Amino acid sequence: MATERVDKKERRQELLRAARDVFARKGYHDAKVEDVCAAAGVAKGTYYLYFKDKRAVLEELVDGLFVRLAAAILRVDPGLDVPAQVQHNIRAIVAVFLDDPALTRILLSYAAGLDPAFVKKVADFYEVVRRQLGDALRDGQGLGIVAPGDADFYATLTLGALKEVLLEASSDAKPRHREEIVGKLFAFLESGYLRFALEAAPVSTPPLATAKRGSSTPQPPAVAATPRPPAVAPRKR
Amino acid sequence: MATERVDKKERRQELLRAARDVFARKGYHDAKVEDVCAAAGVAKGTYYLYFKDKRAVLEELVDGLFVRLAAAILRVDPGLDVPAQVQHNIRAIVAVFLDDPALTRILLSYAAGLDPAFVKKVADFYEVVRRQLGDALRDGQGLGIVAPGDADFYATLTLGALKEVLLEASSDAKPRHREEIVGKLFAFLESGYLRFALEAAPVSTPPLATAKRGSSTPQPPAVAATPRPPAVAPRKR
DNA sequence: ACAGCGACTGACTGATGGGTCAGTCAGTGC
DNA sequence: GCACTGACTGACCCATCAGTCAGTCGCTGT
Repeated sequence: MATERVDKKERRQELLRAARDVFARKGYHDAKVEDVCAAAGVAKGTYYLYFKDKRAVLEELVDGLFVRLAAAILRVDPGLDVPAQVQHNIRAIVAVFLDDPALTRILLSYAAGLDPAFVKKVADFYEVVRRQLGDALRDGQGLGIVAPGDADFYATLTLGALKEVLLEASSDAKPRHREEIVGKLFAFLESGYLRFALEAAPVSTPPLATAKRGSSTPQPPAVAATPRPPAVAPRKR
Repeated sequence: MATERVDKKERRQELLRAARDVFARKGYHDAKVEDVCAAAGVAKGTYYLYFKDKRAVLEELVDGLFVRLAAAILRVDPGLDVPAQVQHNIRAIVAVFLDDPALTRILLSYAAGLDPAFVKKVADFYEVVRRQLGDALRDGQGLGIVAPGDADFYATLTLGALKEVLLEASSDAKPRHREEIVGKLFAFLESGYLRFALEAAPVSTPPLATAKRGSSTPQPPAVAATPRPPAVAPRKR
């Protein structure tokens, strides 16, 4: 095959790009190194001149995204316009992901299925984000900007919602505009969407016992009816 | 090896349980059929007396969960106490997942990395759920129970938040009680958590406009801060 | 006692795909 | 035109497993 000689840097970029696209399309596991090479128009041996092994490309791709993310998020200064800063951060995160939909899909849907070390790396990253968000929310509670309640729980919910939206938005079929995402997500965090106007906490005995235990192993007794935790003060107007 | 002879049904269950645990621990791809057999105390050949191939167990596990889920969710009757029904559904879903934390982790974190057919099956399931939830939310909007706005977007957000919470709750380290999850999730859907006190937003100017437009394209006016609709849903004992 | 059944076994095989390396060849300097 | 470099190639090697099957063994009914 008559592959053009190109700059080393360029070849490396080409392989990275090819790997990203192939991984996004077939998933990391199903993507063969040969597929990546084919996409880059290069023989297999060449791949190993640039990357130590199969995992190395993925690692480099993901690390790059992490770095961009970390750079994009700004620490909120309580002295300034907080809502604007929050929105800025949401916007920055959305932008980083949607600037590279293929990579987004790799990270958000195909990340698993690799060796434990890599899975752990990704999990750790999310954990850090979750914790930081939790801290930020606690700060916000101090400032009266965030509703009282379990800040870590809020962080988890937010992270999950964000992941899902970004994953959906990164799929070719959904051309949701990023500014739309930012606005709607912000609105959601601000006021949810249920409008029940129900105040006091209800129901001490959930109608739950119905759930049949289809499962195999012995499981701890179903739902012990817990006393409702102090409802997250819904402070409606 | 002197494996006891047991009832066929029982052996099958044992293999299912073993597979579930091994998959949850190592991920589907890294789990070898031999690992499953070892966990079940059985030789590899035996596995193939009960399941056609490696995927078959996973499929059966996941199908089972889907069935349990479908059975648990009740169609909301607008004539009855809607909030209670919504809460019941949330509770039912949470219960199905948390009754089987290992399976939850398989579905929510290790599902990818398999062959396209299976990934598609899972994706389709979520898509159905998402769509149903979207429809339900649109119904709710008709009843004034759900805020106006993009119901599909709400559905995606909700699904993502739910997945994340369940995944976290299914990890051994976090003994979050399920009734706590139900309550807090419900509260979140009801009123979010940001409290920027930009209250009586004149419908025309969404609170978002304040933020500097750092991003790319202009956007149609996002979600208007809707005046809360007259509470249709009556009391709750 | 013994034949028959069928659950169970585990050594084996075949395919797959990550990783290697001896060899090719275009360019470059002299 | 010749020696040299180093980017590139792809046939090959080999570890890993999913899946098979000929054979074992214990139970059951007669």
